[in-house]
Amino acid sequence: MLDINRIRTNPEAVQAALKKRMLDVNFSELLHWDVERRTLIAATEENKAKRNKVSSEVPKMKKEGKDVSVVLEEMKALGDVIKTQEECLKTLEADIQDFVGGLPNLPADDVVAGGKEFNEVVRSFGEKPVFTFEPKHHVDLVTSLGLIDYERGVKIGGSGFWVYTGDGALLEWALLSYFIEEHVKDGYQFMLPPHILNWQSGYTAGQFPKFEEDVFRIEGNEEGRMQFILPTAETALINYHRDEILAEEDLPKKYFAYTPCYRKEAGSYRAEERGMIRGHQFNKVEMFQYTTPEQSEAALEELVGKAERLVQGLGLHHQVSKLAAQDVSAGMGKTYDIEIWIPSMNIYKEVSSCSNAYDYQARRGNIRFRRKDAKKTELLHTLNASGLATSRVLPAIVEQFQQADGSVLVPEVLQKWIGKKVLWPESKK
RNA sequence: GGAGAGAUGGUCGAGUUGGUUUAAGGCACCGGUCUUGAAAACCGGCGUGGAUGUGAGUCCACCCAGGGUUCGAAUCCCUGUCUCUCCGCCA
Repeated sequence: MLDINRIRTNPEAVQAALKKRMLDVNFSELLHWDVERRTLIAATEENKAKRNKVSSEVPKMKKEGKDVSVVLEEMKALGDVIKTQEECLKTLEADIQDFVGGLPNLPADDVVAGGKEFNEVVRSFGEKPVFTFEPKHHVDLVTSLGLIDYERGVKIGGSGFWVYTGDGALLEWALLSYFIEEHVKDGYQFMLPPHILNWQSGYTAGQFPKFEEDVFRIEGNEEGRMQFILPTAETALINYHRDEILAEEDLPKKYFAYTPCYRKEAGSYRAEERGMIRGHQFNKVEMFQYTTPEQSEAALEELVGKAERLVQGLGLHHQVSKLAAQDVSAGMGKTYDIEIWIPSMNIYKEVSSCSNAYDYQARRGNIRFRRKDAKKTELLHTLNASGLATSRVLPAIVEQFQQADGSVLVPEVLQKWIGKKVLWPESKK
């Protein structure tokens, strides 16, 4: 959520920043509500102060034998006025909340305006593999190698689900183990959160109310009771410290979590996204940091670097893009995507999204920190980065490392978990 | 699933016949005095959010959450959430 004070103090600057997302927002109504709100607060509080004062004198008056009936009448009338004022205030604040809560984060100063066509590749690693034979699509490869069973996945779960089988399950688990090992080495704390979360958690993450339709709901229609299956571990990790005040010396806090991610991905898949590029469930290791405002820029670079090293360790060709404003998701202020080369699609596909939310999520979740010897609390900054999602890494591995004979070379860093250097098709075993 | 108990400012905890406690007191923590230093002792400070003011400050709200009764609610009433204990069922 954006800071209403910032909008009030400098509406033009906020407007200009939102314009980079191709959003034209008019604040005149909001600013009008804001003035009205503060005027009403002053009036209401004045009345309350009067009521408090008079009411506290009632016992004394009674003791002195004075007649209090007139005073009580007056205070009853005043109480009605206060009640009316409070109702108005409630409406106003709900309007303001809806308006401001619906605004996306401001893109950082160094983020360029416009849609994804303005994304900028900032660096790349490796080369596109050159094949001396006709390379196969990963769906054909994982099927012939017996790594993934699509048909039975659909049979038992429905469209958009698959089953990792045998070496496929080992390969998937090896990837996760590799990521986990690296993060632990870097001093990040391993977390295994619940997979079912409540409405408030979705709100703090910035996913609700806007993207409520994209998650799998468990029960209840009222906000208070609704639960959902998490679409990413980020949703759990941002809420871990919700409504807390952390000490400056405890920052940055560095976490990572493994969870499957469940997404409705409503609408039909495009034909080229067949296979594991887009499913209702995929595995992901997510990194997360809580930092002070001055630490967050460096933290973002650290997270991107970590995600890149994971892909590099696998030896996969990829690039890093800095997203243009409109392509940065609503809650975030700056995002780098790590995109991996999928030969069959002739395209780079996102395997990690690394973002700085600045204080946007912290404000929604009321997550603050206190500086040493400071009385005031401040909102902290939050960052998240996939490290990594496997559902596109595995296709990239089998496609980029496929051989003419139909086999696939296992990246060296994964071999200790799989116990094999080469995966052979069923027919050649 | 059944029965019961509870939820108070970092923590423990008083207050629950409504009004000199409109949140006491202990501990922890911070500052100071004392001390060669530390401990102890003593003195002082010590919740969050909001409105307003240059400022010292003033005022308002918050005792799990949301309603209600009342001139006045931590205290009474209703609804919900969560926690704990016991029983049942079960991986």
